[in-house]
Order: sequence, then structure tokens, then C-alpha cells
Amino acid sequence: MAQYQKNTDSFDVSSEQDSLDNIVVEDDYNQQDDIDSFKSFSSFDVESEEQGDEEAQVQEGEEENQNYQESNQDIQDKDSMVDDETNFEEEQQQAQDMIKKTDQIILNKINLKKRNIFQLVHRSQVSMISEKQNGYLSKKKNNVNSNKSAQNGQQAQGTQILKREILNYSRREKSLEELSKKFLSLFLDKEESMLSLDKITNQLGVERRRIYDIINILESLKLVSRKGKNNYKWNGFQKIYETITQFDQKSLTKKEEQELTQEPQKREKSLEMLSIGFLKLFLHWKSTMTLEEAARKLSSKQIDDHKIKTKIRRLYDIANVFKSLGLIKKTSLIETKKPAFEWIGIVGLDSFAYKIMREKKNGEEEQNCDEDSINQSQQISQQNSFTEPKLSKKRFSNDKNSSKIDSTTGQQKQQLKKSFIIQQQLKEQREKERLQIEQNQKQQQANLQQNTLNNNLDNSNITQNVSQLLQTIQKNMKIQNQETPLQNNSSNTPLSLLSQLQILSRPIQQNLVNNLSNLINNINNNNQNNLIQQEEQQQNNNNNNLIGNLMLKCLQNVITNFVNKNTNNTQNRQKSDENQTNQQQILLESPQKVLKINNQINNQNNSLIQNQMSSNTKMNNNSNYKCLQSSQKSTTNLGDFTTAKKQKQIVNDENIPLSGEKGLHQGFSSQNASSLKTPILKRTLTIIQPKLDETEDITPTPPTCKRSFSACLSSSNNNNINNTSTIFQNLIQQNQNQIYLNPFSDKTNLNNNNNNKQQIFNSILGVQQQQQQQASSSSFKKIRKLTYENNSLQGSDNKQNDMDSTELKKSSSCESQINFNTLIQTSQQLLKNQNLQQNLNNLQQTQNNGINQNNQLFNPLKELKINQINNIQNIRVLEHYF
DNA sequence: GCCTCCCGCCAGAAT
DNA sequence: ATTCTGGCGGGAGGC
Repeated sequence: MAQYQKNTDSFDVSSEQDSLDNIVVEDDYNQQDDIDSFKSFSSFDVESEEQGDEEAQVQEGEEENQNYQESNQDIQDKDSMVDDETNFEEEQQQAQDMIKKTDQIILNKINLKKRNIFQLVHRSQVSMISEKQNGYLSKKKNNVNSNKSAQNGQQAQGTQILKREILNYSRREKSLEELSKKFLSLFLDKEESMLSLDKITNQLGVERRRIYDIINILESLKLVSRKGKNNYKWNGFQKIYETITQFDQKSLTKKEEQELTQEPQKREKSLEMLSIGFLKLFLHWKSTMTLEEAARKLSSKQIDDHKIKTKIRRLYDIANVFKSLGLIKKTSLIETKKPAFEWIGIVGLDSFAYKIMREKKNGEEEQNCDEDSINQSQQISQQNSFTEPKLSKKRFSNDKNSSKIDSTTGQQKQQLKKSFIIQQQLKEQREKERLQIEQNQKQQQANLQQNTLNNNLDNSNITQNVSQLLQTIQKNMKIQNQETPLQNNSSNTPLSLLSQLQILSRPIQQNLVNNLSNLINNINNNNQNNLIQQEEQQQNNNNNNLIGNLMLKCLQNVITNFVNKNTNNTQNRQKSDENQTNQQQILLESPQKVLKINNQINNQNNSLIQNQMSSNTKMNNNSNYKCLQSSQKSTTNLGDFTTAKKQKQIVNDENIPLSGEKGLHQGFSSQNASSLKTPILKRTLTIIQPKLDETEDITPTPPTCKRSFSACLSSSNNNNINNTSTIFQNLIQQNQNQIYLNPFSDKTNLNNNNNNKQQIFNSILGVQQQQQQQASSSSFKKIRKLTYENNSLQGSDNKQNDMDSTELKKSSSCESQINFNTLIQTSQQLLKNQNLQQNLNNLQQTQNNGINQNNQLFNPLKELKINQINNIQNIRVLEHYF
């Protein structure tokens, strides 16, 4: 009981303080605070439920007060709960309840004031609060539901009043469309992951029931699947493409009839079945239909009007979710003016996903901007979309008008269509011309760069290389993005441009960008600071730069290859053929060595690697390719897709009148699709590639890297996924006999011969060996031994097989251990090595006479060596990837 | 006044 | 026994 007293005391104080504080702080009200408090509450709620103590219940009430809830209901709950207790406890409880009630009244009044102020100051944020409260209340209501239904009604009325009068409540905010949009934006860029219903209800701030609706419909699209109580699984957004193509390819002979007639077979998940049926109707029956039509089609012939009504209601639900996905859009029939829904399909999906991703991107960037601007924009957007009645009215009337214009006069529509197509074609032509010119320039630049790179391996060349590369990328990206120009700040830095390169999966992009920026900065700094010392270290630098250059060149070649391929694809084959030879030569410059090694490894020890790769990664691999294939297929074949549908429809249309606008709708959509083909392809790629959740695990596992890179390469060829690999193999065959100056070629050549490891090692590290020998021959031996150990080259010396196996083990172990981040870090380590070398030289100069200097030299030298060996290891992995 | 469709009751499934 | 799911229809909001 003493505890109770304590609790009530603390409750009084804390609640008052809290409320007062909040009143003061009102104007600076922070949304995040509310979210945090809500989170803390919800977590606490769970704990208290587990504990089931009275104390916990009291604290629960306390928390509710702090969260400005209507706690009358809760108090009554507690009354009922206390009924089971002894009399003494009852009295105590009642006394506490009285206190609480009075406090509650005060709090409610305060909160009312606060809400009114919020309403004036931060409308959008108030809506957020109301959402959370409603979510909470509904949850609470669910819990209470079984006990007292009459009170529920009261509370429901209370909340209604709250919603409509006190808060600036808007019905549309809670629509299934908005909800499902929110829901999808939460998970759109995530790969397979588990969903917890409680989490989602909290995040979306809605009652559970609505989540079920959304999930059921998404289940029909196979975006989510139920795994158990309260647990669902997100299957990844690309799944929807597979589903739709799957439904489209399925013949609708007997199965459909069954479904259409036997619809009341299962009580369970009728919404899901209805959703599937609706989808199939769009795919196989008509592309534009009224919900009533659909309902009748999906029902048996004799059905009550009543039943039809409910079915229509459900179809509205489904249609809203489909609308939010962009699968369908609302139009109206020409003749009857009846509202109807038109199938958009994959095009709409693409644009939806693209939009969401872009909004997310912008959102992330906006977080760095001033908060004022955010608030303003939020307010404006919210007012535009929801709260401001005039604006929303305007918006809707516009929508209606536009749709009417589209649907009323077919001639107008066709003219629009034609002009649109012509404009698109002109645009494309111009773009292609520009692209060609720029590609030529770019290739010249690249050739020049590579010549210079081969001759003079300077740090400045690296930066020039990268920046020029990125500039070319910038141009290409700009042109490609002309349709949907990024509104962002003029991203002048070449590295931010690289981030626009959406061919890579996003974690890799981020790593590349971050680390490359660091690399360039470091290189520049080093250039400025150490120009004099560079002469002394030129040879070392050459070695290091060779490595760095190789990495950069690989990157460059991959990217340029991709860009060229992607942009060239549709256009003149003649020039692209010329370009291809050039590109091949470009490709030959560096990756050939990589590929040589790669090929050897792959051919000789395929089994070993395969064993090491887990079956899961294999599955992922396959599914990824599948997904890619299916997406490409679906986008490229969209024309056929719709024409096939047309044919079907022509047959079916005989049964059903209303055919006037169907052809038009379909014609328009198909034309639209074909004209948008290229950008859509890009979009789908961008959507499908970055499947990983970058927030939780920034560094992907090596197989993923490999996968996504190969996927990138394969995506550059529309024809064949294996095309690039064959090209690579050809390149390898063509250039097997060539000799290259950089260490890797030496290494590979030596690998082919039967030279021993020491020679290889010497050839790689020759320069530093000399220095080390000057310093101390014994220490050098130690170092070398160390590095051998480190390199896992220790053991039998003279057998080539052992060499290969160890190399392989190393590389394969690297594959499982070293992620892309570390690969990029090698470049930084290279720079670090430079610094180390400088320090070493300084040490040598200043402490020439010291006897103990060996020890002092030994450590940095050791570190240097270890780093270098690690770098080489990592680079081998990099080679593997490229 | 019709179209939309949110809301929440409550039955039945799941645990 | 309790919680989770989801069918279902009233009736409110929007136009």
C-alpha cells in the first residue's frame, strides 16, 4: 500500500508537471516527442499486460494520462477489475480512482485547450496525434470489447466527437488508399521481412481492423503472406510483378468459371478471393469496368441486391488498395457516366514505386534542411490534400474534368495521344543524338585517360578519372531523367551524381560514394601536401596507384559499359557496333586480368565455390534473376500483353455492351506503355535492384554484391543475361597472351609458370623489400614471414596445385568474409600506406644513427606490410566481383 | 440523392 | 479462455 501511495504521489506530480511543461512548450511542440512517448507507452503497456500487477495497472493509468487519453473508460475498467479484490483494496482503489478522476478532468480541460492551440498552430501535427490516439483507443477498445459493449458505444461517440469537432478530422486521411500507401511505403524498399501487426498499427496509427483489410488484399497480390498469429511476412515488392504476370498467363477456362460460380465456398478470406477475382477480371475480361459489373460477374447469377451491395462495398475496399498501388485508376464510362475503374497495370505499379522511392529519397534529404521549411511544406501539402476544403474540392473537380475530357470525346483523346507520342518520339530522337555525341566524346576521354593512366600513374589522374567519369554519368543520367527531373539541389559534386546511378544496389552505392569521396579527398590532400616527397616514393606510389587505378578502372568500365549499353540499346546499331569494339577494348584494358584469374578460379574449382555458397544464397540468386527477367519481360511485352487482352475482350464484348470506350482505354494504355518503355525499364531496374534494407545492414554480404553486380551487367543487355559473361570470356580468350605491367599481371603470369611464391611476393613488393633490406635484413625476414602467414601462403612451397588451392581458399574465404565496404576501404588503406611510408622515410632520415630504430621501424613496417597484404587479398575479391 | 467507404460489431478461427 | 481474423452492413461523408 505504501507503494500505491508513492505511485499516486509521483503520479500527481509527474502528471501536473508534464501537462504544464507541455503547455509551455506547446509552440515548439515536437512531433517526435509524441511519437516517443507513444512508443514508450505502448512498450509499457505490453509489459504491464505481462506482469498483470495492480501496480502496473496504476502506472498504466498514469501513462495514459500523460498521453492525453480519455481515461474515463479506463477508470471504469479498473472499477470492474477491482471488483474481485478484497474490500480494503477496493476502497483504496476507489480513492485513487477519485483522485485520478479529478486529475483527469483537469487534464482533459488542459488537453482540450492544447488541442485547440495545436489545431491553429500545427494542423498537420495534430492530425498525427489524432491518428495515434485513435489507434490507441481502438486497440484499447478491442481489449475491452468482450467485457462491455455499451460503454464502447459511448466511447465511440466520444471519439467521434473528438475527431470531428476538436480535431480537424478528415475522413480521407483514414481511407484505405492512404493507409495502404503508408503501409507500402514502409516496406516498399525492403526485402523479405517479417511484419508484426502491433507494430504496424502503431506506425500507421489505425485500428487493427483496417490493417486486416489491407493485408488481406495485399495477400491476394502475394505481397504479404500470413505466417502465424500476429505475424506476417513481406515478400518484397517485386513479387507483385510475378503475381500479375502469373495471373495474366493463367488460362481462365474452367478455373474461372468455378471461381465465378462457387464464390461462396469458403467463409475464410473471401476478401482475398474477391480481390483475386477482381484482378482476373481486369486481366481477362475488361480493362474498364464498374464495380457493380464486377460484383455481378463475380457472383452467381441469382443473387440478392443486398448481397450485391455488400460485395460492392468490398470491391470498393479492394479498388482503393489497387488504386493506391497504381494498378487501377478511376474513370467514368462515356455513355452512362457511371464511375468505373480502369486497369493500368504494371505501368502504374512502376510509377507508384518510383514515386514512393523518390519521396523517400527527398524525405531523407529534407531531414537535413531547415525544420521550418519542412513544417511549411508539410502544412502546405496537408492543406492541399486533406484539411483545406476549398483546395480539395478544386483538386477533385479538376480530376473529374480531366477524366471527363479523356473519356467523353474519343477524337480529342486520339489527337492527344498522337501528339503525345510524336512529342515523345522527338524527345527520344534528340536525346539519342545527344547521347551519341557525348558517348563519342566520353570514349575519347576514356581512351585518353587510360593512355595517360597507363603512362603516368598519378594521383591526380585518379581524381580526374573519377570526376570525368562521373560527369559523363551525370550527363547521361540527366538525359535519362528528363521525364522525371529530380527537383533536388543542383548536385554538382560528382559523387552525389554517382549516387544517382541506380544500377547498383543502394548499399553498394552508398559505400562507393562515401568511400570514393574520401579517397578523392585524401588523394587531393596528399597531392597538395606531399608533392616533394612524392618523388622519393614514386615507385611505391606507382604500386599503390596501380592498385587504386585498377579498382577505379574496373568501376569505370562497368559503369560506362552499362550506361552505353543501356542508352545504345534502342538506337542505331551501326555506331553502337563501332562503340562496342571500343567498349570491348576499354573493357580489355583492366578487367581482363581480373577475368583471367576469375576464369581460372571458376573453371578449376567451381565445385569448391559452389559448396561454399549456401543453398539459400543460391535460391536468392535464382529468384533475383527470375525477378529481373520477369520485370523486363513484363515491361517489354506490355504491348503484346494488352493486345492479347484486346482480342479476348473482343470476344467477350459481344456478351456485354458498354463497349464504346473500352477500345480507347486499352489503346491508350498500350500506346502509353510502349512510348514509356525505356524509362520504365530503368525504373523497374531501380525498383528491383535495391531490395536490401539499407538502414539495418549497410554492408551487404558478398554473394549479394556479386549478385547485384552481375544483375547490373546482365540488365544492361536486354537479350541475354549471360551475354556479359560470354563477352568476358571472349575478351579473356582474345587477350590471354598479352602482358601487362601492373603487379597483377605479373602475378597471374607467375601463377601460370611454376615459379615459387617468393618470386611472386618479391615482384609484388619488390620496392619495399629493398628498403627493408636496407633497414634490416633480419627484420625483413621476419616481416616477410609475417606477411606470408598473413597471406595464408605459408606451407608447401613448390607445388603449383597447392598454390592454387590456397589461393582459392583464400579468395573463397574472402568471399564469405570480406564485404564490399572493406573492399573500398582498401583504397583508403592504400593511402594510409602512403602516409606510413612517409613516416617511415622521415624516421629514416631523422634517426639514421640510432641503434634502436629498428624496433621503431619494425612496427610501422609490419603494419605497412600487413596492410598491403590485406589490400591484395581484398583486391582479389574485388577482381572476383568485377 | 447517389456514390463511397469508414467504422466497428461480432462470429468464428486460432492459439 | 482468450486473442486474432475477417465478414458484414449501417450510416456518415463527399460530391
